[in-house]
Amino acid sequence: MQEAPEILRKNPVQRRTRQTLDVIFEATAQLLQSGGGKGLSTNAIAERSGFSIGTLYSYFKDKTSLLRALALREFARQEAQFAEALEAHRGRGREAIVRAAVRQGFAPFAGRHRVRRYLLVLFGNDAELQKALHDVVERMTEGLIAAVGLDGEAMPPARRFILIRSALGPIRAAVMRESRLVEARELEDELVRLVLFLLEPDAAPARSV
Amino acid sequence: MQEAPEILRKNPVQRRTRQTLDVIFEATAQLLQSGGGKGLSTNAIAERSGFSIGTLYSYFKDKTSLLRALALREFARQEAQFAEALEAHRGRGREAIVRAAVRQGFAPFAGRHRVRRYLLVLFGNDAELQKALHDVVERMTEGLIAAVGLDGEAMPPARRFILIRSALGPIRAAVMRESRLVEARELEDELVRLVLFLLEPDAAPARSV
Amino acid sequence: MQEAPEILRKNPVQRRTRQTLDVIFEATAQLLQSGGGKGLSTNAIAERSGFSIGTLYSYFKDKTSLLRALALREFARQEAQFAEALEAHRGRGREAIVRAAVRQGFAPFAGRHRVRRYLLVLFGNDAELQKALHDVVERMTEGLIAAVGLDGEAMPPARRFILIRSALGPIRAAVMRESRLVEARELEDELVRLVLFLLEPDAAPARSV
Amino acid sequence: MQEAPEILRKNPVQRRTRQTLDVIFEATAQLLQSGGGKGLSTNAIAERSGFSIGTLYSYFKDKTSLLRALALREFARQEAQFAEALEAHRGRGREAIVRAAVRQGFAPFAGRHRVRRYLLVLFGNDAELQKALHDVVERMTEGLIAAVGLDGEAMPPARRFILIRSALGPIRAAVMRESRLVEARELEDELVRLVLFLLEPDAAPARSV
DNA sequence: CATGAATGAGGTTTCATTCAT
DNA sequence: GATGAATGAAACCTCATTCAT
Repeated sequence: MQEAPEILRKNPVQRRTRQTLDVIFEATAQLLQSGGGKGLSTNAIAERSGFSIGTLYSYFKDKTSLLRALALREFARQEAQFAEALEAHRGRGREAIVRAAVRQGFAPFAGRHRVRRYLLVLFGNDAELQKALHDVVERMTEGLIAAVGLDGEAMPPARRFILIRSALGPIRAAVMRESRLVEARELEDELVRLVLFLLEPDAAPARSV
Repeated sequence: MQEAPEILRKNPVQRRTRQTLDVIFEATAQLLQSGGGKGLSTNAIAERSGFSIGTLYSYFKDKTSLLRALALREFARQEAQFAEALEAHRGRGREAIVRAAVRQGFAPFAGRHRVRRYLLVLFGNDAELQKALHDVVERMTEGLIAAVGLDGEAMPPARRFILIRSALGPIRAAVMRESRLVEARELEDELVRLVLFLLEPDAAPARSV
Repeated sequence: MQEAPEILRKNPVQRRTRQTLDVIFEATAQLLQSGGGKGLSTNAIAERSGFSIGTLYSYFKDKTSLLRALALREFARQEAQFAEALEAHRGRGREAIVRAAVRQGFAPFAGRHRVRRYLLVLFGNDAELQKALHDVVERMTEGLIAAVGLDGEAMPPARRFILIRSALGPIRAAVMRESRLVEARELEDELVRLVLFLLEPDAAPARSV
Repeated sequence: MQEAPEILRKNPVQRRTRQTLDVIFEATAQLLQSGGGKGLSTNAIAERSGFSIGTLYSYFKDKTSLLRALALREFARQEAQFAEALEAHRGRGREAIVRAAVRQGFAPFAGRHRVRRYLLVLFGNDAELQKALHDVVERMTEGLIAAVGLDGEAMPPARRFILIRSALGPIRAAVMRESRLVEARELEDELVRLVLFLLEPDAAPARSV
């Protein structure tokens, strides 16, 4: 998924334009990573990127457009890495695949968790971005189900919904640095166990009261 | 958990002061809920609360202090409601207790999710608040473990960590309106099943590679 | 006519507020007079007035509001001066009254013609201000008709419309400094003659083709 | 009157250059007519005209030069149309000629009054343009006097000054939509009567006090 | 020559905070 | 204590102009 054309002022048809965008996005991410939303002014982005403020506004109609484009880009990168991780373990055992997926879930946050956290929340009310995020998670879920050799149609929607999100809860908590007591390795083991459980095809849900 | 005394300019010894704080917090929460961070100025808070901006600054040394105090208050409210839900089901079966806890997890977001989402991000880098949030979740976890009659000490820390967080992932996603396809009831059933699984005392984690 | 309350952020109930407004208006007028629209920035107005930019924005919600208020104020002043001039010549002969009116028409522009020129055109498309200006001219027209002892009802609307406007044409041209060749005194004589002609009650218009 | 050579970067010797200028002027006029000064950027003019911003700057040294050239062009067009109207009624009766002149006075504003109003104000302090405008009106005045068979030399300068300007006042007011009550036809009749009066050769001005 | 990406000074406006009353 | 008018740094964004291609 690339940036939606309507949020850019010029289409990134040329290589140079694409590079310019990369630089701007990188500058924005760096500022978010170091300052966390505070101090993220358009002038600061321009300065950090090495372009003038005018150039920045020739690519994006306003600050929100820039951040939306960055968010979509991060979503796409996450999805690609996830798919890559599954592909790299194609044909292995279910647990190996699940472990790869879980590990990948932790990995991309390593250097950029503040960036994603900021974007995630900034657009919590943005319908279009929420839809995009939802679609990404849906595709990740289907990718995982297919990779372990299950039939996606047979799994109830609620469980599919939970499948990735329940793993994202602890991941998010770890990213938020809620606790340093927990070693990543042990957490990974537990998450693998959890996902394997949720992948069980024959399980019945708890009966509603 | 009460407001930390050092961020207030006067101790809330008097009832009137306490009421004033309540009004200020309520005004802030209303503005966050309706405007979501945009338009949350100290002047707006003062006007909505009915107090002057000067009065507001006699209670809090700056805007951040006010929001920190509000965050701590929301954490405390969340914890109290959770404990209440467990208490109300004391002595019932494990599934009933878990279901009550899960259901409570959905409830508080109903009217205030924008408020909590905003605060969550705003203080994502605030070590003290993160510690407070961690403590709250720890106590909630221990409360749940005790309520179902298990021994908290026997459960490995990683699983304790996951216990609440894995449920919060789907809850958060549902609250964020990522998907309307999933009905709350089916989601609840699945979450109950998930938590019951994680409470199994004899389970062994997946072996690390 | 005072400033419409809805374009001010606070009502000028207090004397101090009224003085502050006077100072701001005066600063704006000075800048218009010396720079003529170019260089009329809100920061420049604030600096010239001696108040901070924030204070300026506590009185007016934006730059346009300030200029609209100034325009209405100038209209009102013009109308008041015109009425005063008529009153001062009450009971004199028709020509004396008309001459006083014409002379007053030239007078107020003496020091401020750039201010009025700028405002006049800036709001050429502003329906509300055009209505206000129209009303002012209507009242001036009726005042003049009454002052010379004629019956306003008996005069056809088109001629009433022309009565003041035909004098405003040369006045405007003089203000615009279209020509220095014309001495004000001779121009005044000609305008008096013109207005006296238009006041003739029994004249028939040229027949339309 | 052509564009003054010194404000153009190249002489419009070639037909293609002339056409390019026409297109640029037309684009500018359209933007003024639809946006009225707001949104009249050089980039917008370039885009609307179909030429690049660089090309635009090869014809005019800056934005002001472009607008000055446009103003001069509009003056010239106005003058030509007026002369044409007089010519078309050559040899008819005085009233017919005056009526044609008055009617022409209304016409050109019909489609372009925003353009002319804007230019009029923008260059209100520009001595050279004011002189040009004055010359245009002077020539129109002399043209009218000659067309009705009078001797221009015999008419006092102040009255000559007033001759066109007094008609322009009501015309301008009507164009500005100050009043919808006045139908153009009745207004025309009154204006014809006014101009005929001012053309009376034997009239004596009101005596100065 | 024509182009249009890039520039950056400068414009409008907001809002956290102070302090005289 | 309470008040709210005043402050001014700093944010977002525009647009006239240049110059490498």
